[in-house]
Amino acid sequence: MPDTTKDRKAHLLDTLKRAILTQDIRPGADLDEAQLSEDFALSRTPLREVLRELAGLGYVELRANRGARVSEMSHTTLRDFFLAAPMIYGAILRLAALNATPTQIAALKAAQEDFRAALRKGSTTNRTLANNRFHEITGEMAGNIYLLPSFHRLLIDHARISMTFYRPVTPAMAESVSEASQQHDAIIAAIEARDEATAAQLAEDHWNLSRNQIEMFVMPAGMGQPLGTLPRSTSA
Amino acid sequence: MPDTTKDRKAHLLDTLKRAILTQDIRPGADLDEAQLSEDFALSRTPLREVLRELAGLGYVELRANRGARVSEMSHTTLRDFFLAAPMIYGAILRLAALNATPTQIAALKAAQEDFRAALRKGSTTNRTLANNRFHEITGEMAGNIYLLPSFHRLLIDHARISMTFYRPVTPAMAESVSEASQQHDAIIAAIEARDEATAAQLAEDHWNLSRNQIEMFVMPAGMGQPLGTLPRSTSA
DNA sequence: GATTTACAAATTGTATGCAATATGTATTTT
DNA sequence: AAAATACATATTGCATACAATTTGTAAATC
Repeated sequence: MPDTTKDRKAHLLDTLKRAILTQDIRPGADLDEAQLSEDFALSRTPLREVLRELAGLGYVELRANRGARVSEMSHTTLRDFFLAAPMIYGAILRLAALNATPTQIAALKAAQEDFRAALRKGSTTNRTLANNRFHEITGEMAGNIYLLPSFHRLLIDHARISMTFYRPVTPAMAESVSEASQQHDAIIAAIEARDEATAAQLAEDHWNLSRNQIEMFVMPAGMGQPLGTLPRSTSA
Repeated sequence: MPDTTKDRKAHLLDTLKRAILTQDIRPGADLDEAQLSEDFALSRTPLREVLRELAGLGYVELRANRGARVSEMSHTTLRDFFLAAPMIYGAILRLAALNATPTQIAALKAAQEDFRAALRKGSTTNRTLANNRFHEITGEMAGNIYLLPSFHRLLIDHARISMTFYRPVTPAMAESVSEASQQHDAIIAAIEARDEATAAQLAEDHWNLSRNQIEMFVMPAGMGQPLGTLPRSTSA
């Protein structure tokens, strides 16, 4: 197996993408040029080109004279995310239903198989990456160059958020994940039937489910501890 | 006035953006590293970084071992464009109406003044760039990081298409351009009134107008020559 | 003792020489 | 003469040395 600089560059790109999607490298983390340069046996010139490419795709942010850092996830991110996602994804699935080729449909089915396998016996990382791949393929099916840039940015943060909610800690959440898988099956069926209306509806359902999953995390039920039983720092 | 490499880089970036938006550099044109490097007094390293940044923004495409070229406009581009534009722009204007700050509204009014001035006495290039600026500001107002990538790509091709239809050759087209300006005024009013529904409706109207303008170019009325008067290559 | 200033170390940015790849031209072969 | 091959030229990609900027630390000043 040849190991050209081209290969090492591709490997670096792929590795960083995965690490960012899976939160192995956290949002806001600094990327050290010298370190990466050594780890991947690349000089700084091609390394920096990879970082610029990742910046263009939305994985990292470049600050002048201050290096690259992984794109942040601020407190406004989730709101912006769920405002944009249903619309973009609705359009993507609608177009996917119209334009999908048999080859792409086969690829989507294969991706869904991988996703199911990951749900059965995979890690949270496996689940997230398999889910990401499934959605990527729907983007390829849609094939609209104007929608893809935003769609890909959504998928990046979708994956990063997923790293939280594909690690179910309550029965209700496990149920949600299973339901997501069933929705994927319905999406495949709608695309295969060229049923754009159903595909668009499923997109909305899918994101509503995601939003509910996140709500279970962000707004848990509380500890059920009556306030009166807690010690007070100041006397009543 | 200082002339650091940083300034020259910024100048190069800005110049290339403008040249591409105005079609001074045509879609598909090759960019010569050596030439640009000389013209802008930059070594090839920072030059290539600028090209990669432009690639991330959608202005150019990079091909391995074969240099950069300006993004193509294929025959499927217009269709993809008008499928995506009303939706994205509707969402942008809706969010702009919700989130615009007084400073941004003032900037939008100033941009509209520039646009009107360009319509009165500016070149096609002036009109295109002024219109582009107007729309850019609405994107800033919306401020949704997931919508902006697609929005910016739409604006690039909107400008490039505009270079055709802001050069009116018939009274009907001149009328269209004037109507576009009036729609800009209505958009400002809707944003200022925080009227998201009207803003979204105006976005749709605005793109319908654009589509009509383009139809006038792509499907002209013909030369009015009756077929029967033309010579035939084969006898009847 | 807190703030400012000067300096040192580390990191990022640029230039240039060299290597690898692609392209065009001339020569050879059939 | 047409096709194939070998070679020369041009262009792109990478590595490394050097310059510029930022950041951390210590001394100096108030």
